[in-house]
Amino acid sequence: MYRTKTCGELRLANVGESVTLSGWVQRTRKMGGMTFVDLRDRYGITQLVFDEQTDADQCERANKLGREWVIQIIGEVSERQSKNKNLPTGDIEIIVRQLNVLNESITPPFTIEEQSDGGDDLRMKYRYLDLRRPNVRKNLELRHKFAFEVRRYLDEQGFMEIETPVLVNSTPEGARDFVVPSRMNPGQFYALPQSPQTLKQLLMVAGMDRYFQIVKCFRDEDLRADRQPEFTQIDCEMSFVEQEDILQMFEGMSRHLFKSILNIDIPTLPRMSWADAMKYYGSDKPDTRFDMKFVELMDVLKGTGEFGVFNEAEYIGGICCEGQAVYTRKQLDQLTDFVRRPQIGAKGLVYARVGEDGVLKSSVDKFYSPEVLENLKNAMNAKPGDLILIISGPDTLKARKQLCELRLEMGSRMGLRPKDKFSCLWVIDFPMYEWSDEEQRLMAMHHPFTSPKPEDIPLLDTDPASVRANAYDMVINGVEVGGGSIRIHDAKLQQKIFEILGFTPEQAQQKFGFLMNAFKYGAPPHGGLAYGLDRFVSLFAQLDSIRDCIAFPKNNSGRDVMLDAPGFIDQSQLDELSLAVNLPQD
RNA sequence: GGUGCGUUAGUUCAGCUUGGUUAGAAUACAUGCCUGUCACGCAUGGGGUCACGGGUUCGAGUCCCGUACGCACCGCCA
Repeated sequence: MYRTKTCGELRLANVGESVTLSGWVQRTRKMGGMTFVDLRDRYGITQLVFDEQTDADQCERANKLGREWVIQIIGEVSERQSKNKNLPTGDIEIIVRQLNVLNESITPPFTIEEQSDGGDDLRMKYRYLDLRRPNVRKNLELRHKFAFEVRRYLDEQGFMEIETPVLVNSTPEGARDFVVPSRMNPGQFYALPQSPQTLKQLLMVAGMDRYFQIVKCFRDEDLRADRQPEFTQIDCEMSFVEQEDILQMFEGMSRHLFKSILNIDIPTLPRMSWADAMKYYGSDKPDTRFDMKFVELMDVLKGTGEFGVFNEAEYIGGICCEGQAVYTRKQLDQLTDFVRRPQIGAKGLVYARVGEDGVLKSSVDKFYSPEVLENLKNAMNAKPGDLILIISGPDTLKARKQLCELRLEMGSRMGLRPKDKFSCLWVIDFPMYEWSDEEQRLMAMHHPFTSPKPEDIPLLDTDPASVRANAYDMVINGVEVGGGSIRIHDAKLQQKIFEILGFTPEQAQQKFGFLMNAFKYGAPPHGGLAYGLDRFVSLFAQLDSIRDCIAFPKNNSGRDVMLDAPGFIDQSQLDELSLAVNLPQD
């Protein structure tokens, strides 16, 4: 038997027991006549002692142990003379009687401790060593618990987990597909699903009523800290439901997850229309951990003074940063540089400090009368000591995005975005469509299967861009953790939506005929949503990147540096697949 | 496709602003000492293609250009 106990479970109550432990050598401390060894496994660390109570040759071998050697020991649990309060097992130690080396280890390339000295790149190359570190392991444990509680809740609500195929068809719209060549069908390709969207709708047609799946999805797009080419969704669909039913069901799931995993009681989720989210936060995923809402200043500042920039603006908006009038000129210049970075792209930043005397001092004082400045102060509801920051521009959407970035930056600087505080909400009433400059056509904002609000259906013919959808996102701390919609279940309406998106009836039939045909056989009203499991878990674990809760993530370039994937394949494999590789010459 | 930052010992970094003797620190590693350590301590030692290529210069880790790789972001991600 390799072990009778783990390295994390022995306590004072076990003193006197004879135990067998196995694990990795975390560290050895040689004191001359005695040697301490920290033995580590998934469950914790237990201190081993080799001293005069141990045979001399065993002590000799203990002195030769290196980091990460795998050993087994037999010994007695003993109360420590000097206890370690930082360790759950710190009251006891094992007086070793026998040491067996199960496997030696070469010196690891970085230290395997709570705080590693290894950089990200190196840790990913040796991820199997990185995963031995307790804080990385804890993220995977949390992820397991999270998925487990999702299944527990949904099972209790009558949901069935059903697997859908991973080899499916390429679809127009949406992200680039990963494709897989078919050997038995030369020249043809499967695609990996971007989500099981249409399949789960077919399960509703099939009468499954309540479906879910914790499922890998694939999108061949550039990566980010919160985006991997393969990621995990909690994919859900329900029949005979309206939007309200879905919001209630999944607000309940979130409440269950917060309670069971973090022991946090979350309040009823506020609901914000997409239009309000854009107006007050400049984003469809507002971080509501702090207020600092946008105030529109067109009435106050456009045409009321000689400042040309404002007079030509389509949008002027400001935020009020409480108590930040102490910002120096240098700090304000820094902020100006921040918003002028190409990624944000503002032309400039106007600021105004409210003095302790209540008088506004701004960078545009000379253009405006004291009355206008007083109006500005009142509009912003600014108090003495506050700092007002104003962004303007010729494009409302862009200016709002810039102000959004500035708001988040100020929120971070003011310490208003702590990771252990959670603010959840629903964003609802998304538009059906958004205009694509690149493709010069309307694109589905959510996806083409989303139903329009019934009262907006007449607008489909007259003003499709103003049609609102039965679509909703769950947002936590400025992160879109999930989203969904009530789907179209009527073949004719689905056909019309495809037309508006620019599909000919033939194209629609070719790409989505299977769905529209299914709808002709009695499709129930249905809807659902999908959560990004990686993002949700990252929030719970307070991580900077979803990579930290994925066992073997891809790097920035979509590579697995441990496997060195992707890689080239043999000519014989290419031949078998009827493929020729055509690399660019340079 | 684009922007920014980075690449120096096994590892994490300093050195670059202002080019000039033998490129440093910490940690890890090795050896020795040490009987209550737990970030043990002390002593000694080994360890460098300064990412790669080109340029400027009497002279480049340091300045310039390019390439590769890494990270963050923009575009993209229904």
